[in-house]
Amino acid sequence: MPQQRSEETRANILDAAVRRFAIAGYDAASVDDICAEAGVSKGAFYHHFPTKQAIFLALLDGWLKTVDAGLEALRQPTVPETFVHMTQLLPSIFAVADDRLPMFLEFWTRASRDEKVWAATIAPYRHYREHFANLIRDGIAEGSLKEADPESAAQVILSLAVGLFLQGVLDPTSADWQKVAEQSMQVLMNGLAK
Amino acid sequence: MPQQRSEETRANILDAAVRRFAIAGYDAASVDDICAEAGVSKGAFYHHFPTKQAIFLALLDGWLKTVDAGLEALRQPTVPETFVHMTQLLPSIFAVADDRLPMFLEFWTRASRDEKVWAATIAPYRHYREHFANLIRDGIAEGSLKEADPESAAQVILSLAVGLFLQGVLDPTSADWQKVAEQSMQVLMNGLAK
DNA sequence: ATATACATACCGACTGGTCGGTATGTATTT
DNA sequence: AAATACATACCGACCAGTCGGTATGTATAT
Repeated sequence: MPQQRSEETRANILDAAVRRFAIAGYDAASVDDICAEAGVSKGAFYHHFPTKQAIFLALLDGWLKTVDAGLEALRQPTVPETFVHMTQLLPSIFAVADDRLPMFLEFWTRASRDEKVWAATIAPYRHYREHFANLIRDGIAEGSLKEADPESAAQVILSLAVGLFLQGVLDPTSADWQKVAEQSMQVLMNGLAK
Repeated sequence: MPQQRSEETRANILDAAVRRFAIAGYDAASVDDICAEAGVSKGAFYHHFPTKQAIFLALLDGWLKTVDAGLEALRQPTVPETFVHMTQLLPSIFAVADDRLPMFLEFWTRASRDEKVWAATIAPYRHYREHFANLIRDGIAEGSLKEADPESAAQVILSLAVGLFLQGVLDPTSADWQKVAEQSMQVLMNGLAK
């Protein structure tokens, strides 16, 4: 039976951590900062999380699950339509995440150096790739896509998604990213369609 | 009349900085570390570079110029061929850069938070986009590509490139990236071709 | 040629401050 | 009363940048 106050505190710390990490970055966001932002003492922080890294991983985990859930619920009549429709997730992702987007750069950066973070980042990522590959297999089966290596094709789509995302984060004003994403996907589907 | 020893020292420091930044990241790589790796005193470091950030920017600058130079020298008979050929830059980039790849993640991460780094990162990046857009305009003119918005198409290609690069950095063993890059570009060109 | 004067390159101890984490105490809940 | 939740005070490590001083080169004057 978890106590209510405790859960609130924990949630406050997580929220504060997201904000601080997004603004200052992982290293520059000190535990003291996060505590101050959460209106909580250091003791509370270390009561809920064993290390600073732990809270980082907790955030990463939570977000990947969100994305995963979003991807399931948008099947369209045909596979190409499903992929194009997928791009409409983008603005909602941007809207919800907004200024916390730089966190994902942070995730990736740390993933390249930290085994634990790497595992937590890459595993679900490969999972997305499988998800895409399966969709493509369906598309070939239903006759809307031409014969092609599903794994490679999935890789292409994932690369495009990652690239769009990264650019959107770094240079949000230089294009209408929703539009670019939709067009990109259409070009890709054009290249893959029968 | 610059002294020779001085230039060697400066180069040593730059080399050491690349290595340390790549392995440990910008924040974790201390100036002392870099000096130790370069076999040089802290005094020497601050004789050559005013701040830690300055050396970071110097590295960024140097690398962007390298990429720029590489992109110019690979025109092929037709524009689609040029783009596909371009993917062959990838293994050479990977080979040369090797373990210093995480540095670019570092660049991007810091770009999202640091005005100076942002400017230094984004400006050449937009320049690449223009370069691609011009190529596409040529392709439309020569009749190998269908009528399409060159800016958007360039954006798509850039996104794909960025996405491939990022994945290659994070998960180098999970695919043959040279192959994936080439196939990706072919699918794209397929979607854009007349 | 060689001594003097100056400039550049470099050294390493030191400083003021920050940070992650801990130890120990108090309040709140059960 | 016992466990859980939180607060405060503190520790040792570390870090970017400074500074007084030295070594090595170069230009000029004799």
